[in-house]
Amino acid sequence: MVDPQGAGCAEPGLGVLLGRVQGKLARAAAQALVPFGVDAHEVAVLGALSGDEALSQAEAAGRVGVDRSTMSALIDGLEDHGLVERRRSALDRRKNIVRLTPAGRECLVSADAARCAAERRFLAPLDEDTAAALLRALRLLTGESDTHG
Amino acid sequence: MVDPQGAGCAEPGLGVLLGRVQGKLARAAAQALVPFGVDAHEVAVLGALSGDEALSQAEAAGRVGVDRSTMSALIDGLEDHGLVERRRSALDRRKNIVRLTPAGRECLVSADAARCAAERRFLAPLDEDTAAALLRALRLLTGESDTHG
DNA sequence: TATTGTTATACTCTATAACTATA
DNA sequence: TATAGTTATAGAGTATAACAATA
Repeated sequence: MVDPQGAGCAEPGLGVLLGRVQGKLARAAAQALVPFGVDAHEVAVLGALSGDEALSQAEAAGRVGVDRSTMSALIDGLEDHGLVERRRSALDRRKNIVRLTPAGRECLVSADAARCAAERRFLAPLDEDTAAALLRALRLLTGESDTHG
Repeated sequence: MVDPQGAGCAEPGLGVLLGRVQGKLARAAAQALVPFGVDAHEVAVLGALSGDEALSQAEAAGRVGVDRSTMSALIDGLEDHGLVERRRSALDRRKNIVRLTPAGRECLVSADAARCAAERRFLAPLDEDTAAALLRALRLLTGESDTHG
């Protein structure tokens, strides 16, 4: 809309573009998760807890990238729904080790499958090469390049 | 982290990836705009007002995608900084026509150049083809394909 | 003293609602 | 009645601060 010296920048701005795309995907993902009674944040927590390593709340907060007070509230909700269990660490009694319950693991698997399906539908307008380039670009831009999933 | 039936989805999730990239760019853009005393929302408003068509606050709100009450506050700030002027429409005295001042236009040009520069720096890790594919993908995913900037 | 988890509080962002004035 | 703008209020989401327990 301005492009003063023909700098050749994205129009609309890259930020606007990214915001729109992210918002659209977030809405699609939220929709896809409704049947499982969890939101994307909660799925992220379940995912962080799904590894072999037992995590405390603080460690989970670090993985997910939220404050430990936020994690407290998230765990409250997940525990209320029977998806995780708190257990006092015997080694360091300040820590709560948080574990997935069987229901939590089931929920994670189902919700993750739904997320995958939603992502695939979302990417459907792109041909295979463009979709691959998008993922490659996003990984490069976050500083990740070889997690390859 | 889960990938139950080998669905081959992005890991970390596409939503997480998009969120990280958008956040990183937003921080870079915010940084780049500091010297001009405006934020990305305000630049978006200035941009919406920069066309030949005179816009009311409600029309500007529609273009930018915010509520008219939010636009009121945004215009307040821009007017305080002398970047826009409110003028009662003679044709419909309910409407405020909002115009860029010369300072507002200068600010827009400078801020937009800074945004462009920030975007170019941000995209620097990508080779030319990947950057082009990223923009193409984002436009396709928002439903825009031929705005071409 | 430092860390963990919890709780209460504050803050940011934005939309909704209520109001005035215009149409 | 309906719309534009303003203002006050509310809500979501999240971080900060204060606290008790533990190290």
